[in-house]
Amino acid sequence: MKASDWQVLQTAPLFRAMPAEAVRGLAGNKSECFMKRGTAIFQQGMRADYFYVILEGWIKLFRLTPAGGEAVVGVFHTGETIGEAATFLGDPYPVSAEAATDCRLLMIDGENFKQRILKDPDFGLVILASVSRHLKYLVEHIEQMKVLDAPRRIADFLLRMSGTAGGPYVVPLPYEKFLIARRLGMMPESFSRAMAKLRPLGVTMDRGHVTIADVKLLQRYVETQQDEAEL
Amino acid sequence: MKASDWQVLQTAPLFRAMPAEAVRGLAGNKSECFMKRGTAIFQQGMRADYFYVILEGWIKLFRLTPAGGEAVVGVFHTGETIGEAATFLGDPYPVSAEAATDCRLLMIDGENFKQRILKDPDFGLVILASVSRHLKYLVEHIEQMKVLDAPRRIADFLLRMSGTAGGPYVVPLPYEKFLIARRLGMMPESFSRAMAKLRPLGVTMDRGHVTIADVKLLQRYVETQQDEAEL
DNA sequence: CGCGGCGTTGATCTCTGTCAATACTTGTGG
DNA sequence: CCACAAGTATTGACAGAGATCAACGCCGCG
Repeated sequence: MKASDWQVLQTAPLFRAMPAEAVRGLAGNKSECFMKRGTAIFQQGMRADYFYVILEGWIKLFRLTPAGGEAVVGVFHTGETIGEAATFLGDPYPVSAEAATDCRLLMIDGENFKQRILKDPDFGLVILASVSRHLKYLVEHIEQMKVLDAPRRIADFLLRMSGTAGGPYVVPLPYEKFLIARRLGMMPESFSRAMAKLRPLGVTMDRGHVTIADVKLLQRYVETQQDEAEL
Repeated sequence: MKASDWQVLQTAPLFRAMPAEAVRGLAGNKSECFMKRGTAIFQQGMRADYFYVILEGWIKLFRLTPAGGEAVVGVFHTGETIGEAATFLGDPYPVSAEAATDCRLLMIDGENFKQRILKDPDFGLVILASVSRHLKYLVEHIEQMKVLDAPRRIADFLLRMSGTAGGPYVVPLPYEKFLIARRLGMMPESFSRAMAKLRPLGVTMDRGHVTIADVKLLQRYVETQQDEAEL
């Protein structure tokens, strides 16, 4: 595990609220794994023995439709966790997961994790707090999304991935634009159009990544056209 | 506490995934309280010693803006919990809460609650599972919302509040339409128009409540106009 | 009686989803 | 190596939903 991975864990939505020692504590029953693009991680209906933290790359969650197609349910990336709800609940995975890009995952044994909580209730409390905050964060984030139009939503999304750097930046993305569009809650056509509007702002794109010429410029763009409520 | 209150707790988003005994276990350090419309429940910045389960009525969460106005952040009702994230985290409340209608709350002592988890880690695990499920539920629900248009969103919302009864039903609402609109993620004007469209379906409204003439009819309405995905 | 909030209704505009046509990419087979 | 086919991305035209702006009615209050 790379040093920067601790950084990822520390800022992951699920663990953000945890003190650093507690995050280190996760190390007990984990194992890192690498997956090539297209690899199945788990399948709908399987017993949820593990959950995963994405250290790097993109994962897509999907359900197989009766007709044999696949309906993408969610698209996740670095720092996010998948399968933890099923693991905690003891339910089978309700969806299937597959690597949308080459990726690196932290695989966490659910049973060990539970044991850890039972033996060390303080740890459980910390996790609970963290999940609670994650929930709050999610709700806020989702409400926010409704306020921003498509290009700003993309810009905001890219900025979140770029951290808070100042200059130029390169953001890795899944190859299929369809997946990014899905993640951002819009149709691929809208995504395409919105990207076109961002091009004059120094945002360019090819297969697997987007490059932002000037992060600050984009930030200013996202902030414009806010309505000043209150008075 | 009324018998039906146990029912409320049992079906509350936060506790839905808990076995009945565990829910009963909550009773230890709770106290019921009544609040008149307009009463402040807690204020932004206060130490979060308690969190609350709404047994009946409506609560609005808001932030005071620099200019002195109030920005409504959320609107919650029966079965929902407020303040639990702050309580678990040991942070101060990030928003203020006020009764939007007369209401009845279950006030839960955060410190006791934590102690309970520390003494009985299984309980903690159950709560954790429950929160996780709530989170998953939220995400699904939110995605669903995007699919429904305004009148159907309202209808769906009313139906959820009415339980699964069959005949006519009366749903209590906050007086200010603004708050309901906010809860449903639309502008008051849109809410008004959408309600107009529901009137022919037997939905009428005056100050504090909506009455549904025929629940089943409304259900059918919500289900119409779904696109058949997959193929 | 007149003022101010709030809710409704109407007109218009913007955004995004949908449908359709066109380009691009990738992989296959000649 | 090229031609062609299939899947994917882009671009255009159009329509529908909801936001916004504005006007009006309703009601309570000074």
